[in-house]
Amino acid sequence: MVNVNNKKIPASTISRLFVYLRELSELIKVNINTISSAELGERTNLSDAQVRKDLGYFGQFGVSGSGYNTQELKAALEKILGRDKTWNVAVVGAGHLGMALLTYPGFADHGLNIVAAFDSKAKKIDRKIGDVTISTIDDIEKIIKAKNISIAIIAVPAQSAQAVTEKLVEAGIECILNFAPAALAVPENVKVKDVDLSRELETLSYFLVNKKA
Amino acid sequence: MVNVNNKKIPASTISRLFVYLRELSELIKVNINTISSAELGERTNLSDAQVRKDLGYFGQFGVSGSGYNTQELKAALEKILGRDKTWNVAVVGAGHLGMALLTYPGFADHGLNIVAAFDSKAKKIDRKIGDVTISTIDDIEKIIKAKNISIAIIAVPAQSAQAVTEKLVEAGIECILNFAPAALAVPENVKVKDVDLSRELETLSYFLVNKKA
DNA sequence: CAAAGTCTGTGAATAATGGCACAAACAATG
DNA sequence: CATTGTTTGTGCCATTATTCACAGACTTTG
Repeated sequence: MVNVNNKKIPASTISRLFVYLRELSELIKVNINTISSAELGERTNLSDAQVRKDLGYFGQFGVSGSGYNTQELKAALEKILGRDKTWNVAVVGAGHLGMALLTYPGFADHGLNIVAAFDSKAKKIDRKIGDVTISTIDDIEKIIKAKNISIAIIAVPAQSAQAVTEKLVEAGIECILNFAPAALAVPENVKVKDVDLSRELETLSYFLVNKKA
Repeated sequence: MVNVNNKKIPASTISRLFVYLRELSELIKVNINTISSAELGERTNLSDAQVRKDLGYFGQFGVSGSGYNTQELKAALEKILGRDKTWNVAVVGAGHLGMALLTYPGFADHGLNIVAAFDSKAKKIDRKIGDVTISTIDDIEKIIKAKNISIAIIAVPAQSAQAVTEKLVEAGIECILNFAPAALAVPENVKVKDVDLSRELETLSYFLVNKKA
């Protein structure tokens, strides 16, 4: 849950706004100018009520009897979500996952620029991936500060994740996306979002285990 | 939420059980035989009450006054979660993300064996990544059935995700881990778990937008 | 321009989840 | 073996999130 001008807003609402935003971009591409909450919900696998309630936290954007103007709603969401801003991102760990993130085409469109990569293995250092050159982990603090990086992605093995986290925190990072299957200890001003791929798959497999034959 | 013998169990509980399981393995490695809910919570960034409540859905595993036996609890969780079983997994899309998943070392330890990979680009077909040879997407149904695959990972661009999904469903797949930023339409017997990397990062960045300076 | 139809915005109801707090169970100690 | 200290298991409560449902606003149509 997040505080915005004295209102409590569910974090899941914020997350869904990005989904609406993406869908609105698609709609605009195909020249659809108006959409109802019901249809926007349909296209995002959400209920119409959910769509309206989520938007309702931030104001009134719709027109009774016709729905939402796609361009206007998109503009409003971009403002709410701060999509006029861009962020510099660092990837720590240049294994397969780190490499995939470095070359993932989806980030740039969303104001997320990967501008640095770090690894501990001497063999990888100074290799260039796209526009980014891999640096040694010892330079984290220096480079994070020099390049004004505000988000870090941890893609190192679990056993080195805490040590990396501490370096990042020391460098002033306050947002971490963590792919390592480890519970990171951080000061409370630092926000960590865990993405645990094995766990996602395992949780999914539990569905198979538990299904009646 | 999941139904287990007439009880409603939060999906998040199931997901956390895998975290406890992983931590218990670590504890056993360093010869710790007993652990309290408080300490297990500490090590997994969860509250003691949460740990006890999660376990409580499935029975009584602890001993008042001392805590849980790590070996016994691990065995119990493995049974609950069906970790005696193994699952065959297919990756659809052999771009950078698909490649990262194909070579991710964490899955095999968890009973998740990637046994097939698919791509639409002729250039990639017949390439061998580890033990897996990339096949054409047209062979999805044939190979899924032949190799007894029960979980599919979608790592293709958003615009082809729905088409791939339909092929998978037709082939009998009931569990999908979806990395494409698209809302997949599936029959209700099919379980989809979305992992939306851009969205995770964006949601994280919102924390920066909204933070008081 | 009236009547019928559509769709929003939102309070109120419901559902889901997590935390509290304490009795009961067991352990440890001398 | 009684006393003190720990820790579990769980009913109850608080909080959060989602859905319902409908009045009111707007559109469309003839």
